[in-house]
Amino acid sequence: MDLPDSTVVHLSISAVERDTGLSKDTLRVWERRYGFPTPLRDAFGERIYPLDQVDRLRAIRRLMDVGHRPGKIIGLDLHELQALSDMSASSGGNRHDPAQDQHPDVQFLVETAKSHDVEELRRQLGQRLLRLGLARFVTEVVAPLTQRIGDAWSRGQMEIYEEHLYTESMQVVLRNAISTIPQPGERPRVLLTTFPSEPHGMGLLMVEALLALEGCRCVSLGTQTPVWDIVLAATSQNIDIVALSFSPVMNPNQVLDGLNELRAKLPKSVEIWAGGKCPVLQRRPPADIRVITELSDLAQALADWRHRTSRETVE
Amino acid sequence: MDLPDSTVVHLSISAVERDTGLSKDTLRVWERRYGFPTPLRDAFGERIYPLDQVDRLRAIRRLMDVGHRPGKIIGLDLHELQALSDMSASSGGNRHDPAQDQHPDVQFLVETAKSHDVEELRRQLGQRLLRLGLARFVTEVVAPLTQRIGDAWSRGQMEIYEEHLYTESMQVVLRNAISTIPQPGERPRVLLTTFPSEPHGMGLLMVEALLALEGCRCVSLGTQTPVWDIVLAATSQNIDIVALSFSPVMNPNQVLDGLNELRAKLPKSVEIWAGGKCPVLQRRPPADIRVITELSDLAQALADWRHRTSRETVE
DNA sequence: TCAATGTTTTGTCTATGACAAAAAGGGATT
DNA sequence: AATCCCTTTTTGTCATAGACAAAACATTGA
Repeated sequence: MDLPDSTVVHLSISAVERDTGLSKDTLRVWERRYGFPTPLRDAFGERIYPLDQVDRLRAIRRLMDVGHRPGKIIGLDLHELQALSDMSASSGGNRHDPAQDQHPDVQFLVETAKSHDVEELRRQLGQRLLRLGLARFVTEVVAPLTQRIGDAWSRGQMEIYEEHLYTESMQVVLRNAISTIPQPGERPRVLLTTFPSEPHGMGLLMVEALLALEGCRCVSLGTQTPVWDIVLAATSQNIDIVALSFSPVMNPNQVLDGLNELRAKLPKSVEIWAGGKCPVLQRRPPADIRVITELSDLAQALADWRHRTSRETVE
Repeated sequence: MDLPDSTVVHLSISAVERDTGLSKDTLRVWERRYGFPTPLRDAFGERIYPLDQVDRLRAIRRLMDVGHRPGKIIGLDLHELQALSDMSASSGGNRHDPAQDQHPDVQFLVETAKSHDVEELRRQLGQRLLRLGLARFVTEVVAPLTQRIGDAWSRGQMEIYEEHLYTESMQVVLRNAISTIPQPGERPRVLLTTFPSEPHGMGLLMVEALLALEGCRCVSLGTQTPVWDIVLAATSQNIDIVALSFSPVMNPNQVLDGLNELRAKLPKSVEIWAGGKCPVLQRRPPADIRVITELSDLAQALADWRHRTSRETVE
């Protein structure tokens, strides 16, 4: 009754691009090559995609982010795609990640997040923050929990809005904690941000918390800063280290292009640290850039920087 | 030396799309139609855009956001574009806005923001928050200041990173303030978020602050929630009002399409409030949706809701 | 001054062809 | 087995050019 057919059960190609992250070019070329999707046409010959095809496209997209190739999975129906999701999550690409077992508590928090009781979630998080202290809270709760949530989402076990609710709650907790850290030291001055196509800011908050605790001066630009503005900010803020965060869903090309462009435009005295669970960073790390896969490596990277810097000052 | 010609002084069409926000289709059709831009071609026949053309494109894009049309301004060089920026900001489209004169203090804060001294800015903001209280701080400082900053940015008087620095600082101050509001009442339950193409979250924070002060229970999803997930969230969170924030740069189509789609999918008992300085909202406001242009209208809207609801309960 | 109507402007869509970069497959060598 | 190199397949993105609807503008009439 309140769902007029023409507007709701069909989406235009640009709506599908927005909802699935597959470019219009890709959508068209798949149709031509693989015979899927098979959108209908509206009165004026433009593609209109039925919702169930969009769901299938989304599932395919998720599997591609985990390493599957479109040609192999594009023929599968929604059920088969889902089955594949479950498989590759438990046994497939992911090798055993100890962080998740060490704290079965994480599982409990995931369920709290899915319970839609925002206040309870926030209470539980705050409690753990107090119990563990900020540093351990970040490495032992926030990081594994965020990864679990992202994982659950990518397997279609979690709605986007549930992920948003979690992110918002955690941000509140983390930002509050960060603002209680006493005014830290002077160096290094670290600029925190992400590239324009990366909207996830949780990684930045985690890193800011850890670095601030270690006495760094953090300047966060939030998410999605164009490369050229990162350069401008680094210069005007007298930055020592530019720290960038990447989530697994980022386009590998954009990661590498952006990092190379940034490296070329930034003075050599400014270091670039790239963190996050982004496959391409591990497989083809660019030269002259420090890749930090695990939060636990952050302290080491900082120690290295301090060592290097003190030596250079002496010389 | 560290700027190899091929990589840095020319950008690919996708890089230009990312940097200017103009779609590839648009870039190609402008070239065909207006004779600008005039990208060179690389060894393989693909467009490569010189940096100065990209700058011009960016300036054109900014002017378009303020209401100019591409055909009229695409022939102008960078100087003329800049001159036009200055004009249209001071006398052109904007009619006299009293809010900006009432508080010349806002001008001082803009300059503080441009000074790149983040700590000083945060100090100044915190001071005003204490002096005015949260409600007045939001309406008399945050709102006009944010508008001024956005305005300055659209005129090219402010770099993106400067805007990011400001936004981040203000967010810290606002979030801190919000978290000190004592646990508010039960109704209405308000869901706060933006559409997927709207990344600005400051409006949400302002509204959250004001509504929380008025005893509403606010649930924020952060920015960029797909329409369908807004519906899911509203249902699972037992929401009375969905409040959406729109900035002036949002595509009018997406605003109206999204609102209509949302209205159709949401139970009629759930109200939709659309706020923000988005031209299309004032010019063609959709039916069944409450448009709130000024923050000062928010209290009235809330009073109306409470009145309406209490009456319905009585009947 | 405002509403209705005609005319431009402008973004997005369509179609198909082409190629480079990434990934996979298949030996041969350590 | 694991590592390297080479060939083949896969896959995303770019190019061209034509078309039209929706938005914006201009003009008319009340």
